[in-house]
Amino acid sequence: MPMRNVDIERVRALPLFSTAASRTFDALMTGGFLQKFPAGTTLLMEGDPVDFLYVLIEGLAELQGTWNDKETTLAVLRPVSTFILAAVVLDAEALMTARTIDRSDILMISGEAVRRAMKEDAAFAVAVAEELSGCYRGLVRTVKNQKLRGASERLANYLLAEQVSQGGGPTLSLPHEKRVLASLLGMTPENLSRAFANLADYGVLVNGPEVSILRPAVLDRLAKPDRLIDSHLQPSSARIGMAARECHASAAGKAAAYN
Amino acid sequence: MPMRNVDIERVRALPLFSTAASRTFDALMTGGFLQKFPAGTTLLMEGDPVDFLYVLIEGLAELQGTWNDKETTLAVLRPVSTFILAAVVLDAEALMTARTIDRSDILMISGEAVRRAMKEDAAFAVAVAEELSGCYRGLVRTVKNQKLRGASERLANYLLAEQVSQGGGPTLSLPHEKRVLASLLGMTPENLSRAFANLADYGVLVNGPEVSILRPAVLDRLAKPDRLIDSHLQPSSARIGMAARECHASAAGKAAAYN
DNA sequence: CGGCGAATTGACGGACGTCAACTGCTGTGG
DNA sequence: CCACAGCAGTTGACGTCCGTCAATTCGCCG
Repeated sequence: MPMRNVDIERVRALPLFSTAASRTFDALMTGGFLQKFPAGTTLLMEGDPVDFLYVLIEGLAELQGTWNDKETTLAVLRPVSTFILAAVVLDAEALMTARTIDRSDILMISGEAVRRAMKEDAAFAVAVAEELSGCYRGLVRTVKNQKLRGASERLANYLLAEQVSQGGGPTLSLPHEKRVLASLLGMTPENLSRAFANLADYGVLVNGPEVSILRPAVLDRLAKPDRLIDSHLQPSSARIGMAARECHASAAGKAAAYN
Repeated sequence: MPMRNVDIERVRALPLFSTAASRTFDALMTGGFLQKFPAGTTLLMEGDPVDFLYVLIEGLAELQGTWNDKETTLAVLRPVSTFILAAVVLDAEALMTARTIDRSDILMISGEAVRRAMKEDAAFAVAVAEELSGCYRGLVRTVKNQKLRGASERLANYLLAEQVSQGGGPTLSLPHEKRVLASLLGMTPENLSRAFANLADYGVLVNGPEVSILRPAVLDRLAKPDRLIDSHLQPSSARIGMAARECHASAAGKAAAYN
């Protein structure tokens, strides 16, 4: 519950908070508290009123949507990311349920405090708008990814994105169960298996959670990654000085900030 | 080019602008200009830098995304709506191309001016954040709609939403070509025809652009509309006093404000 | 009147979901 | 320490949904 200074600094360094005035930031943090959750905990249910802005400090979490007894994963969150911002800003009910995937440390900030801070600190309000813009654009990418690409293409692009986010080495490890990945990519687990099997022809070797990309050029020719869908490849001109936060939201829905 | 007072007032009445200070609003409008475009005009291409915030005053417009020679419609816009806000806030390249569907009157406001106004007027910055939140939530609904529902279910829900937006009468008229609707709903024109044919069993009668819903209860049982996907059915408690702007963005992607 | 494009219909094939069986791992309890 | 239950993952068979291609009709505009 008592928050370590290291964590406070990590939060303060987030684009969302870094431009806020000190008193704004303090006001937000005094109403906030840090909490540890075990894996598989539901933090917030679809349809619930939203009282807090969440910040994932450590661990892994998931946002999912439901309809007619079907369920789909809309995003997998990594530290450090905020989520449920949009609902907080509008003081509206949640459209997605939030669940921890791994044991997680999560900072909860009063939604009321966030709305008050926006009205009093224009710099913070601008930061919120920028954060939301990045989230919005992340979702636009997600929709394009879903509607324009086939299942194996989505998987191929996910793997290429994950590869660069894990340092660019030839082998990467899936950060969570394949069933979650399947749901994130919009297919069934069975179909994900088959999609992996398809990619064997393109030099993708799977061993449990370890995936090796043996012939990147070949896989790339299949995946056809695009900077207007896959946020991990921004033109270098845009990286410099441009809002870094936008790079957080990837095409596959894995985002550093998803609301 | 000279903007009528009627139009200025319509813009000022938008949630995005209604809370802004007078000088903020004036500053935004002096840099802006109104322009008429014929049907089928491309206003902005995917990948282009975005210099203006657009406001559709009259007519009909479309946002679309492309990849690998495939194209999909992400939203169909009606007056009065703003679009491309997120790209303006981040001063980023457009992720979608914007096209007029019908002859349209469009107000263009300097993006630079918008960003300046946000920094100087906290109330305006808050309004931008609220607008973006509504847009974000509209897209979340779109993704859930896409990933969780089948083609005929999407069509059924679109028809029910369109019905209420056209006054609730038993017959409605499609606002644009069926090929656009097909693309919006994530299917081919051929498949849309078949989906309409399926719905005949549920009391849907099609006659060119005129669609009649003869047995709403039956269609509703198929569509299973949900307030967490279909924005047109908000609980009455949420309608009162809550951000009206969120109601602009419908599940099908038809939005009054899409950025 | 002729031509173009939108819409519909049919036939076909491929992609994806569903169901079921089987494997392998893990954690639990006897 | 082992037996077993439970779950993730894989594989196969099958059916359905949906995209593709082609032909036809219709309405609109030149």
